[in-house]
Amino acid sequence: MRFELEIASIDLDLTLGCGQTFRWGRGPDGNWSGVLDNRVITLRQNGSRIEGEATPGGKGVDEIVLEFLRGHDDVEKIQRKLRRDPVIAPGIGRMKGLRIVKLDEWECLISYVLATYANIPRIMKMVDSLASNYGQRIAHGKYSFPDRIRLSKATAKDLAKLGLGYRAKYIEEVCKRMDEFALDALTRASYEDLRKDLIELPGVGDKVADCVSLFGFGKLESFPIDLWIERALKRLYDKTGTYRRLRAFAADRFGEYAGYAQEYLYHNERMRARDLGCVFSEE
DNA sequence: GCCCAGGAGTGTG
DNA sequence: CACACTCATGGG
Repeated sequence: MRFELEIASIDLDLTLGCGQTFRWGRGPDGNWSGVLDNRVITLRQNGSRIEGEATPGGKGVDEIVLEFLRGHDDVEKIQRKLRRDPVIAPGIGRMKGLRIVKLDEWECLISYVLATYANIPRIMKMVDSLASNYGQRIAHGKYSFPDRIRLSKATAKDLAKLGLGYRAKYIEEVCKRMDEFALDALTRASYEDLRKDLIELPGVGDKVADCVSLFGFGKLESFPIDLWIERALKRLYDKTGTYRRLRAFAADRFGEYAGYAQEYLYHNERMRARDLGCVFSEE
């Protein structure tokens, strides 16, 4: 079925292609496709309109897509607040189309455990491998991401064969420790409590906990610090040190929308490295 | 072949 | 608490 919706100031290519999500790909026709709620969704942009198709099922595709793309975020307001930071203020307007994405909690947790010390193409391959081996087939070559029950059927040895490396045993263990109530309880926790609980899981440290908080549970104050962010903080703010220290710096500097600031900095730093343009620069 | 990757776990000072 | 080392492997 077809659908369309209106989202102010969104850049679909930027939002889906900047490495927040690992299950969305852009076809040769320029359309993006991925899976939400056990349905294959195809998206394309037409100005401020997002239009697309979805395989049948469930209810309200447009609501599902709107939530996924965080269409309710008031980017104007967010940027107005972040503009108080003089370093990102000059270029922040050009980041307006980059929205944080709202991923499924479980899929996000597993994906970011896999993401440790791997590059994005490889992460996409690993996540896709879990889906095609343990998920439900929806359409030609399209699978849902396996829920906890399905993924629990995989042993660490099975998973290692899929090329997950040392991450295989983490996935097995996370499946074992999470029950249906645990995940549900987390959705009602504050960011600090959520983070503390996530970090108890094997394979989940500071950075993964913050990514899952931000992209999976929608905690916009979360500021994940990976190698790119570390470089950006060093280059733009001359700030270095432990995760703790950098995290405190970001919380103080960016406050309740630190997650958006993080994504801006992340994308900017990567584009800079590829010499594809950079809107935040020293001085 | 080489270097690097949206790090985490463990042990040590 | 802060650092050093190890982990398993593929992508560019």
